[in-house]
Amino acid sequence: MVIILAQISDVARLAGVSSATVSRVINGTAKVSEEKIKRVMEAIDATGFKPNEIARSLYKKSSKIIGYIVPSILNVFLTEIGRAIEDEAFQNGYKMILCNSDENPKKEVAYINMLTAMNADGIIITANNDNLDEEIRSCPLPVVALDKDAGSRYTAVVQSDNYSGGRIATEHLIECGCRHIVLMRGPQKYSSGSQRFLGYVDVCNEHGIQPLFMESQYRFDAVQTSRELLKRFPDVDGILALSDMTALSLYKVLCEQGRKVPDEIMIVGYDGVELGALMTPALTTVVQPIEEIGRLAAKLIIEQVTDGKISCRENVLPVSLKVRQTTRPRR
Amino acid sequence: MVIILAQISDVARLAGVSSATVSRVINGTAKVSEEKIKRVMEAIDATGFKPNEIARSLYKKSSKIIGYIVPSILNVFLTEIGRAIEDEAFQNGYKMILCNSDENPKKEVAYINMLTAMNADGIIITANNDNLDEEIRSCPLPVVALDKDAGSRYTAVVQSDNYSGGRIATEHLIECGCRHIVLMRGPQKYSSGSQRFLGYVDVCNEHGIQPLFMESQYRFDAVQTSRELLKRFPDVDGILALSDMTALSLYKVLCEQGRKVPDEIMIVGYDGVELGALMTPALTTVVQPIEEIGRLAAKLIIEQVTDGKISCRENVLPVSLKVRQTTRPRR
DNA sequence: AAATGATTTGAAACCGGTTTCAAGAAAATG
DNA sequence: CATTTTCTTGAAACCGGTTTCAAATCATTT
Repeated sequence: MVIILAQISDVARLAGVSSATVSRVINGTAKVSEEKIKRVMEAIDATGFKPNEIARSLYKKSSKIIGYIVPSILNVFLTEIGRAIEDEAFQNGYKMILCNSDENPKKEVAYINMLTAMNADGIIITANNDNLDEEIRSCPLPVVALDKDAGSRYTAVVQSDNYSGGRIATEHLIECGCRHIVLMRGPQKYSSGSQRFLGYVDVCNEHGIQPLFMESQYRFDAVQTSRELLKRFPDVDGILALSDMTALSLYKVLCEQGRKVPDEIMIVGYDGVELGALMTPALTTVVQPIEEIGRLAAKLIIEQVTDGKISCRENVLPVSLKVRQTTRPRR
Repeated sequence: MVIILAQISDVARLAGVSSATVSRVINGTAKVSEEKIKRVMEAIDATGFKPNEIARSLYKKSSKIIGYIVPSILNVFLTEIGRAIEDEAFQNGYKMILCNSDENPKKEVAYINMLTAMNADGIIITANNDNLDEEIRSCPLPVVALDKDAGSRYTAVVQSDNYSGGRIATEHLIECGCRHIVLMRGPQKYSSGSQRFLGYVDVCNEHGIQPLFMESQYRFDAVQTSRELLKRFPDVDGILALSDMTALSLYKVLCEQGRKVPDEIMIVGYDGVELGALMTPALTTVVQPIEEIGRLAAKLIIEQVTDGKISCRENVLPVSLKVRQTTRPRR
């Protein structure tokens, strides 16, 4: 059975008015007599008419949709931000659609084009590759980048204070008594890892400690990287993982190898994802203001659409340290 | 700076042809002379023209988009399915957009309407509330439900064998020597928990064991529910959690209370999410064929769109047990 | 009662593509 | 060379709404 949707002309015919009048009733864009309003309303009920958003947005050039493009929907940090975006969007009469680019530049471009073509009102993106510049420059929609340094190609940028994050995590490990601290760069090349790295290096130098680090390229080779880390740095007594997921895998490996956390080795994660509190032992981590990041990104898009300008192009939000059970002052 | 996109008429003017010809070149819908093809291609390059999908789909009534509506994008099981859907969709020239209904019926309806209105080609939904029947019945798109029993309102249904899942998990716990097994229903009301419950109950009865269970309504009260569980069933020696996330929280509580896993209490999770392998100890769990579920759901939509019919309306995929470290035969 | 001003209304244009249809050009046939 | 057939092409209609604009209706003033 094929269901045929009622159109505005059906409603108009049934109510004995023109489709212009029906449109005016639906949108409240002009005065219509009481009597006709009633007849139109009845006709809408009778036909179950729902305006075709495609047709509508073709003229209006707005679909009340914000697109959020992420390299992976499996990344909980990013989906938690997504939830915040969605919330803020919905409160303002917008919808959010989440697009998974799968770390694939082609898909990224496909989704940017799709959103442009469907008259979305804006795009929030955690871009992982920089070859996207051209696409973004030629994109007529406002584009807000997360976790990126400001570039002229974006309408605005929202990120948290990655340098401070690197610093406070390292300071904490040192205060706890660690002297051989290794930075484990997470799999996320899209995060502003270099700033965190800088924070880490600076603090190490201030304390006369040798900065050490490892890099893991892909999401689930964190386990392998962790093993290598232990081999390469057998004296390690503190590890700063640049994502909570990395920290989780790392912890697994430490357990396997019989290293005690936090007694022998301490771990600090990064992101402040819900998962960190749920894991055992609960993860000490640098928490990013996830809710604020998402809401602000959405607000910036909405601002740009409604006011035609943006209050602040570069937004850096503060991070904080949540001490839980993977670190503890050493006596 | 406002970027104005080139339109088909701009390309046509530049190439000295009609817009009909440009359209034919882009879509390959009719023969055009070599020379004009060349001129049109050059004009497209010069203007950077990209067809407006909105205008296009207004006529075509297809946007090559599959919508996937989930109650929460924080649920990794659902996002893992999403990744599979996306993959299958993309291979067939479709895109997937993920919508977060936030367990909110209003948002669910809003997204169904949005997808309908944007001429999406189909919807895959893990509906959590049944009041949606009317919306789905009146939806002209194919709608595939995940984790739902077949209902006439859906074009098709894809789920895994929940009854068997309940059975094999319970059988495994019994084989390991458990006699006081508690079923902990996960927070997901959208999962076909009742079938799993039935499998659990049947196996218990077959072995002369008293079926026991607890229910936790919301996502993050699993910790609280777990505490209550231990209070209410102090003799418990095996727990079947109906999601891997629940199992994670549960494990945390067991640790807090000094209960040894798997020596004193064993845990079996459900879903087979990547996280389960990463946690410490690695989680024994009933794995659903996540990849297949997602791909099949996408295939069904595409089938319906291209062939106008569907090969199989009710699809039940097999589950399997992955034994890891939270269970172990008791001597 | 006529003239003026304020409201309500529908016809038509518009958004930006795709497709139909019929005309014009080129090729094939008698 | 005339006629038929085939191919290429652009004008116009179409998708389903919104908005403009001018006509029609109504109320108000002289």
